Amino acid sequence: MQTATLAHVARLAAVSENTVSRVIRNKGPIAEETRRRVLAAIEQLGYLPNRAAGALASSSSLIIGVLLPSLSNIVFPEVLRGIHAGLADTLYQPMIGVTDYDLDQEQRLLASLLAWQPAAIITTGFEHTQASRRMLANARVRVAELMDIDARPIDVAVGLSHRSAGVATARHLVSRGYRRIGYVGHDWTADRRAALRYEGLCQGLQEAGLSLVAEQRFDGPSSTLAGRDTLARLVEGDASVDAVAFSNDDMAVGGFMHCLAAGIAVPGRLALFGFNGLEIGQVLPKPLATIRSNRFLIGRVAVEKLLESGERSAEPQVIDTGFEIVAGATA
Amino acid sequence: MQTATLAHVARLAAVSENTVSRVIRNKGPIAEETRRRVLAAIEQLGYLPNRAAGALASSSSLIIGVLLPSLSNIVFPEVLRGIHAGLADTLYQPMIGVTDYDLDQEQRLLASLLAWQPAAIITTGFEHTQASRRMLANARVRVAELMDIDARPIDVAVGLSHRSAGVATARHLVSRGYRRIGYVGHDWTADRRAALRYEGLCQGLQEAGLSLVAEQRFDGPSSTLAGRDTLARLVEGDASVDAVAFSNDDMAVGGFMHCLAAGIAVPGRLALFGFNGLEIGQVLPKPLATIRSNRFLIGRVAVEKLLESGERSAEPQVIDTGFEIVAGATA
DNA sequence: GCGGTATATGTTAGCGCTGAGATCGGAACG
DNA sequence: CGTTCCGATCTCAGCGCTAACATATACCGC
Repeated sequence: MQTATLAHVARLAAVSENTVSRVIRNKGPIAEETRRRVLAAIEQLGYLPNRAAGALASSSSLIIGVLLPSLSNIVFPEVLRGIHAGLADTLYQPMIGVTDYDLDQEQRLLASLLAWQPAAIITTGFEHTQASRRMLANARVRVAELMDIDARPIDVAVGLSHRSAGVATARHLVSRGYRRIGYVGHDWTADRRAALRYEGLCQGLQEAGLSLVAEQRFDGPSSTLAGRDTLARLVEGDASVDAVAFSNDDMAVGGFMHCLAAGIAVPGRLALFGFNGLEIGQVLPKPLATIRSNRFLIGRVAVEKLLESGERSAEPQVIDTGFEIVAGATA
Repeated sequence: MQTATLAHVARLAAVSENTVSRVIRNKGPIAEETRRRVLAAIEQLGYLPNRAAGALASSSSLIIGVLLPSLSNIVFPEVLRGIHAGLADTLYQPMIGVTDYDLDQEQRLLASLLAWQPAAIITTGFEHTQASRRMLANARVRVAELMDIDARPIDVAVGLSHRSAGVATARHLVSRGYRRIGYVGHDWTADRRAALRYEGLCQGLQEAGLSLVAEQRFDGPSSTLAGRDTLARLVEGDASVDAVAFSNDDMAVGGFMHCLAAGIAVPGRLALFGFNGLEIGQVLPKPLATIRSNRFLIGRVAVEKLLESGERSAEPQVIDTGFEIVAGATA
């Protein structure tokens, strides 16, 4: 019953409230016999601890604040899935906010998450407003910054080097004999990681004495539709390209669809390369060549790391969850 | 600073704590001049209300508990997106739990959400344990049951009739001249809505004096991969089928991929029909024939309805967000 | 048998906020 | 001019829990 409180349980078990509290939180020494009595009383009353009271009294809650840029991009639900997996079997609950890639929105959401005195905050990337940084510094919560490891984190970073992934893409395509490489991307003013991969790609090509021979960008978020249309624009403009690196798998799958519809042989006439390693890419008639980022793992590892200790360590930590080239059959 | 409290603000603004509280919550009459002074003090101190204290004192919080069966199926992140959209510009925060289609897990998560005294609970479907129902009845929260409207809800149901969607599928295929219709599905012991669509499909065929001529089910959750392989099994067993209704778009897109790879003409030799209206289906070389369910809308409407009033109405309410046939080019 | 050390429990004072009711000036009214 | 009423504010007692400290009992070695 909603209305049973610690006091009720204490009375029924004939102990003090504090003892009940200690049984519940497994804190301090409790006689086996007492514990049994208390647990029985809890059971009998259907007692549910009031977390708000607990949070107030201890000035810390079992909430993990999660700030995601978007839920439309399948990547973030997968990270969230990892977070949930890491939180399973704990008493922590995630409270999530969606920033729409807007740093001011992130700041507002951060403020309202911190109002719950969460145990930790999980956010994305390294870009935050000055005020956000200050809030995170003042609040004594653990902070994880996910996806990216190409900068110095506040507390913990978990992710992969997108720059390296870009370099790896270039090297892979070059090693496969492609020389006239193009790029099809989306608007990355909000998506810094896509920009990092692009930089890595260019760098990798440069190492081989090459550079992009064509590029085409869609002015909006990534999607299969955008990928299809943007590749169409690219090949229309420059037919001499022999391979295309896409900003991610969504775009690449769209590109593949264009090739199918337009009768462009893949990879004979045009090779395609994505990023993320989404399931959909692997179900195409020819599995997409891509790089697998481990989104689920990123979420889970972040949670595990954060729960490991309530205190930040002296030095920021970086955890590289790595990536793997998926050779596929499109490049 | 983290540490500013109502008392600090009150002192600075030279009013009582309660007045500050009323300014913040926009409750009760406040002189313009006082309000200005209080807001200035809040600003100056960077005051953030402690939600835990507020929740404790008012025994109700600005939390909306959200229970989703899964995050792997893109449908639920989209509902969540709708929920977020509905919550934007309010002070409410969603706290989410993932049940993995397990009613006992749902019950556990429900208990831990209710421990926060949420303003409302959003959950999926009509199946809950006895204990879950009791908790929801005792807690005086609003409750929304999403996705489905084919049963009587506890408080509010928002979704579409999956049975009708199944019937509509049958009628559409029949009206297109298909007579030898097969079914490719996934394991629906957990996914009652897929089962309802199936029932509707059979019912619709029966109305036309037909019945399924073949069916094949994958023993696991839906996925493109499962759809591809399961369609392969179906056509292998019975080559006379002229149209296949899939349990959803993921499965149908997989089926399309099989047809591409195996050189089966779509829809000439085999028509395909999905359910959900996912973007990926519309980017195929031939847009998938399917039914658009309005997931985003379901989430948003549910939130709007719940926030409309803090009290349940006497009679349970059902909100039909409808569905539309997407003719596509595969059937 | 005494201090010392554990183990097990009780007592007390809040945590920061809100709700109910009390208070208090001034406008409206007969 | 006294009464009523209303807008604007204050006072005060908790909400249900936890932290810190106090207490009590048992056991130990010397």
